[in-house]
Amino acid sequence: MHPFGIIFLFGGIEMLDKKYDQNEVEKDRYNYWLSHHYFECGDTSKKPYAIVIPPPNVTGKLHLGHAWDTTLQDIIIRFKRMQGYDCLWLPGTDHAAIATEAKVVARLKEQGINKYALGREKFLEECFKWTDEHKSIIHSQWAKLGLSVDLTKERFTLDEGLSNAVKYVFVDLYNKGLIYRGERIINWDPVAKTALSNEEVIYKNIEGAFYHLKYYLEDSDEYLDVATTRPETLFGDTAVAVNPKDERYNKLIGKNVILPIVGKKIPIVGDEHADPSFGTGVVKITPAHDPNDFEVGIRHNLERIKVINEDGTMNDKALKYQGMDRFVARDELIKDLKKADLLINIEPMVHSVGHSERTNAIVEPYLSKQWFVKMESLAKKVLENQKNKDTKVNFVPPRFEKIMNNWMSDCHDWCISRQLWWGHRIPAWYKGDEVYVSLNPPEGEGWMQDEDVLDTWFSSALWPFSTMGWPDNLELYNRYFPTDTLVTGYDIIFFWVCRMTFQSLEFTEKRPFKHCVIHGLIRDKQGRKMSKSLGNGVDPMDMIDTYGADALRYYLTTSSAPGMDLRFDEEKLKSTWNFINKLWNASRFTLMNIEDLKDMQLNELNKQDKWILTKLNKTIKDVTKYMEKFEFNNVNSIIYSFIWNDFCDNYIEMAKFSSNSVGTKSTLLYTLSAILKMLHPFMPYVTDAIYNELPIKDSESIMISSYPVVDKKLIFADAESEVDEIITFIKNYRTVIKENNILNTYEVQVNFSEEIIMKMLKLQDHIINKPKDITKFKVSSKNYETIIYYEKELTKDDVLQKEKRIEELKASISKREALLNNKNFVSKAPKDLVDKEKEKLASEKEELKKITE
RNA sequence: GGGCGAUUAGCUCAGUUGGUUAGAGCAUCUGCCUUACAAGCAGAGGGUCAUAGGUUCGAGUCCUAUAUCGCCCACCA
Repeated sequence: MHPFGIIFLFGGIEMLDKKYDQNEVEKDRYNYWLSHHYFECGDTSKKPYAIVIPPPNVTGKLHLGHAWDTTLQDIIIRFKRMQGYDCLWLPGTDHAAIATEAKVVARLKEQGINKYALGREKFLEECFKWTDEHKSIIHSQWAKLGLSVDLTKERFTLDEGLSNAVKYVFVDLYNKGLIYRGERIINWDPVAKTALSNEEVIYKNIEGAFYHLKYYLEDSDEYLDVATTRPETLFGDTAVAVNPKDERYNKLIGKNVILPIVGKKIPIVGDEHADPSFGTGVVKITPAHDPNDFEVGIRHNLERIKVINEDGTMNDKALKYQGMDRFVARDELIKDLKKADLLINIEPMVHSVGHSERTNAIVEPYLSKQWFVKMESLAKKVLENQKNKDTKVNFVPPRFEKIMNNWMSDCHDWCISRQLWWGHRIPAWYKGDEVYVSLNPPEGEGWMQDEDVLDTWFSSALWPFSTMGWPDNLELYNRYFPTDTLVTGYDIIFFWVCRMTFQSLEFTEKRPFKHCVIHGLIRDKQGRKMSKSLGNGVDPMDMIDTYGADALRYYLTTSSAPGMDLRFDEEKLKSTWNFINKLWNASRFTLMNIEDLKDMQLNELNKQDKWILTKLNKTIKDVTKYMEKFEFNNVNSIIYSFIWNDFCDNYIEMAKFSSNSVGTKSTLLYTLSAILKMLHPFMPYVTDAIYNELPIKDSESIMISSYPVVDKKLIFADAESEVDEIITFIKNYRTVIKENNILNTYEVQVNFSEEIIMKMLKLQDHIINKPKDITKFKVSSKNYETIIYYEKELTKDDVLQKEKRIEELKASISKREALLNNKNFVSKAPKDLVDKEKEKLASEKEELKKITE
């Protein structure tokens, strides 16, 4: 029975189309796999292997970076599945708190609806609606890419089970004293009206200014030149600081200055924070609006005065500027300072200013009450664990471990509360000054739950184990955790990889994954990041429509060394398509010649058959090695040259002369079958389509076939070197014919009777027995020699070329002789290398002798 | 300021523990429709491996500086 219901699509054996058509090949195949449950895990007779997908945000469509990232995982999981593992590739999506909320707010706004007017319940309904829409887009994109995710295990970060895990972790960390609530300066996004973690702030250099203001000394005509980039915060100034070692100012410590415009007295304090070499050496202190000033404020017990509202407007402390946006207020204030002769000058400067990753608003350092995770002990566990080679997370390539370790050894407490509705609501209740933190609401009247939700990374940090039912239902967890491999880009190592690692160590006492495979970012052809504003983005789905998912997958995953960025180049994608077309046609040739093959017989082999089988086994060995090391670019270079050069250019050409032999037929099939299997993880569709046409195969689908293994019985060293030598001769021969413009009328005299050479070069038509007295060209290799006779005047070029070759040989010989006369080389270099050198020297001398005759 | 990466053919990139003629794809040049494939075949040209030192019998590869480009972290009153 044909395992695939669409035999007519591909036709019978001879009807494999002349040209590879990715649309025909890919159509319906994914649904076939799905309906046969090939993607599902659960065979407990096998060893488990698990990968959890980095859950994409439910905010939009997948981009090329996702295609790259998920294809890498699919390659690993398909490879492991074929190697006989019980593979779980767990898919899912992330609610992406702030990002999704921003999108939904924007969509509602288009409809003239305000989030607050709508209310929490209704708003969350809108968010879930949005989520469902985007989940289905993501599903169809996964399908188009051919990803073998186990959809029966799909999770979403807001699922009940995952939400329970989040609550459990929060409560537990709180009880351990590792989560606390405190008033701190946090990064405030005045557009989204929420706190951000440090990682969600993007610093950009913008044109700003250093405003030099006059802070008059109390009861004096003298003033301090205080330089600030944020004059509008002066309403919150509660001191100015100078460095105690700064001799210009240290005698002023303890005195007061008059705050401009406000007229209030504030002290001059001595603090290390003031850098005498920066600006004027005098710095105004605004504890409620600057993290450093906050620290200074603690040291000097200063009052914290907030002057800005949550939406970025000035509050009542800002006198007549109340209600103005902070930047409008800045301009107005500067005008007034100028009028009052309190402005010394404005010094333009470029400085970096934090922007919200999501809303792009300029972040306001803001004093507020938030929840934090205390990082020190958690981070320490990670650093300790990385020292243990049996339990550490192994990064690929290894240098990325440093990124995690650096972040872990210098990280600040993590602000986890977000003033949003979309997310996991913080399990804390308040009544007056009482705080109650628990999985369930407290008994009794008058308790109010915290309005805020948790940072989205708080839930994704638990992803590798919360998705497996932890902490309530441990069936999957016990079998598949810790996971084997995580694949992600280097840009989210500290957003996510670090956090998964410390949460996992803290709660499961295990690493979340054994290997962490890191890839780079996709850039455009000029090396720029792909972005909406540049309009240089490429939709992976368009590329699939044009070149097929197989070509896109293969191109993305084999075109760069691990961890390196990738410049997207459609030309290369095109040449990947050509490669698949080549595979397609080699398969076509094979199928045309093995139609009548009843069983595989690998015992009547000629030397060409033995040669390709030997090369194949070497290829299998190397490909497997690099697959295990996640070095897919190396897999490509091996398999590409094996297919194109060894199999197509050499073996198939030679096999045309023995295509009636069962040995050759069997070799063709055996080799093609192994090729398809090795390529299957990369190009699942086309390999499955061709595999289905094979007359003899070992399973109903290539997806569940077994990965090729080296077969020592099929390694023939003698045949390999013999045919290598034949190929070298053939190549030399063709080069001589080409370079000397020898037309078809030539005649040859040979010293051998190697049949395959005769056939490949069609020598029969040219053979003569007696030497002729016309121009001669000699072609030789180690075992074979031919003299070509051709009626032709030697041109100047021919003579020059010969002379050039003689010069080359002479130079090479003297270099090699010097090397071999070097006693150090002969005694210290490995013996086979020395022997090789001697051999080369001998053959060069031989060639020189022949050529000069 | 701290860290990481890159610099190799016209372009985009590989290059395993150092091994002596540095590879691939694309592009270029020459000749071929040789029935698996012209989206192909057969050939060819093209590189002082960023620079300067060093280690070594031997360096694209290891060490030390320098330059240029890019990224990350911290700071930026």
